[in-house]
Amino acid sequence: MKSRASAVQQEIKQSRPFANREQEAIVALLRTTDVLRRHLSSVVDPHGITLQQYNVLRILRGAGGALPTMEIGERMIEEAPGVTRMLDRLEKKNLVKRTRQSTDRRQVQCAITKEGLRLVEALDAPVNDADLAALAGLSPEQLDGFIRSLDAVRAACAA
Amino acid sequence: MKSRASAVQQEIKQSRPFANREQEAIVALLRTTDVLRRHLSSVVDPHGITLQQYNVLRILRGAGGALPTMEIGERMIEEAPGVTRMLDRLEKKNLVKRTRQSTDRRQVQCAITKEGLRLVEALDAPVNDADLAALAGLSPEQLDGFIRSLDAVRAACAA
DNA sequence: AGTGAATACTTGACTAGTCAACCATTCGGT
DNA sequence: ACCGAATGGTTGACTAGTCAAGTATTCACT
Repeated sequence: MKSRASAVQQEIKQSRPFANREQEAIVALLRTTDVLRRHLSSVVDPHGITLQQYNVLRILRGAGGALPTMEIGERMIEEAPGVTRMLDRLEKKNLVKRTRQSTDRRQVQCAITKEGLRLVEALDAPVNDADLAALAGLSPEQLDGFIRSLDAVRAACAA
Repeated sequence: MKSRASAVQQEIKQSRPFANREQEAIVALLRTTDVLRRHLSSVVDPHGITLQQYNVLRILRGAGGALPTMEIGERMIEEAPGVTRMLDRLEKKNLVKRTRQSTDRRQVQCAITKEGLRLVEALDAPVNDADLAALAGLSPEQLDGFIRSLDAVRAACAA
């Protein structure tokens, strides 16, 4: 066991082993998310939408109503400029509608359209299937531990 | 416990709870990597280099010698065009040197320069510190389980 | 009421990643 | 030796994310 190269190390074909277990975990985390993103994209892309666009639409649906641009940015952990341009693209596809609010004319209220809603709903099942498939290798206990670990990493990075 | 909203759910302020534990794990994974990437970028960026550029330099150092463009792409899990342009930028900064090989004139051999090597070495300690900090909240056993889980997810997505 | 700071975006310029199309070189089979 | 296919890369066009700078509106305070 000790002598066998780890899964990640084989994948990156690095000659020297990892200096420590933490470094290995970081590389594994970055690579895994890369692979997962591709996995999910392959489900969403055929519907004429990108994974990020799907993500925004799901946020808007989950919000239950309109959200200002910056609020969307906070939920996506993304700066405002990126959100503005995402919304530009979504509006061009008629999946989102933007209106300036009269109470505070600085804000732009963003809402998902019926067409957008229909699209997200059509993707619910296939995306959930893909989620399940990605985690099929983990037992319920492993899954719990996994989520806890991720929470801990997020907390540590934020600190 | 059952009644309290999960960490991720609070963060995204979604009104409805996750349909299942797997969905929660997927969102947690995507968000965690996002946060981690920012965390690491903040260490690397001040040295005038991006996280991806650092990644390429580390691959080249780890290889011990020159690598053809496509080989770099495989280790980064990235398509060739992106790699070509990355190398363009790195070459402009004199951190990488490219030469066409005489044995197979289609290939472009890429090697890290002395300047590049010096830069990566200067980043070794701070990056390792950041890695350790990000995972400081996990016990050694948790860390092992975490890596195993990531390996399993990667395997499932590849399948 | 009036000015200066804060808020909510928007725009420009750049890094990065993807797909499709393209060129050059090499390989395989006859 | 030669022609078609495969390999290795580059270029163009697009999505996406970041920072810096700009605009419009609102707030806070005298």
